[in-house]
Amino acid sequence: MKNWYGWVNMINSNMETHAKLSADFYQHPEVTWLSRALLGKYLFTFKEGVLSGGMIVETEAYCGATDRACHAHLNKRTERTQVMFGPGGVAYVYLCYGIHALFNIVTNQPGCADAVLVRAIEPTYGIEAMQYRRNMAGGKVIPALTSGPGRLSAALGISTADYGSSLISQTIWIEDRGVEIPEDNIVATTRIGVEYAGPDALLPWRFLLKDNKWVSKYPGRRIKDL
DNA sequence: CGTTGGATCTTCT
DNA sequence: GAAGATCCAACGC
Repeated sequence: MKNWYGWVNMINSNMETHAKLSADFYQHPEVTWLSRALLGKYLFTFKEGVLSGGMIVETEAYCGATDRACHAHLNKRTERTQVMFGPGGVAYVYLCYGIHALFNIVTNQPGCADAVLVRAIEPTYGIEAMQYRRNMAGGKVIPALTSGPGRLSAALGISTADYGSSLISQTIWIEDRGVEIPEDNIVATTRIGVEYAGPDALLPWRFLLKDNKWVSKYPGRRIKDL
């Protein structure tokens, strides 16, 4: 570490494997592609001087133009949905069931109200802080810490105050750490809790890592293995 | 271990 | 006024 090569290697390693995802990544036009591409990426928050985060293992895609399950269905603009109509790369956080702050990533170009719901991460950094925030301090590190959209927001300290905040920031961001997810390690199922969406409830737009213990437990309806 | 219902409040009708 | 992109404790077995 102390010799010249050591320092160079560290710098290169940081540059190559800790690259923060940039705006053009989030502005990809296919929200289902992005939803899959986000698997294996690392979601971080830095709040109150504490870094915490982990690897994304489960996501869901929502498409504003056509998707009855999306809050911006038929491009409906409301105070709540307006941030989804902006450019990709900002946070869409909303309160679910009056209790849980659900963290979404706005995607696509301005005018296209698409978003990816992050449903679970494998915790890797700031685990004690996450346990404290989840009222699980001192216990074993178990999947319930971050498996489920309400749980992971609580663990990472994300609240509705983060609505609209940039993901190219030093508060919430996502890094590509070079983890490659083979296509056949991804399972697609129906999305969770969207039965009201009629035929769109059957879309295979929930993506998770096969046989991963950190995903949420809802089985969904399994369409196929990709 | 599977099922059930309560918590809790913003958003939109 | 109703429903909701959820979670968890309390049951019953």
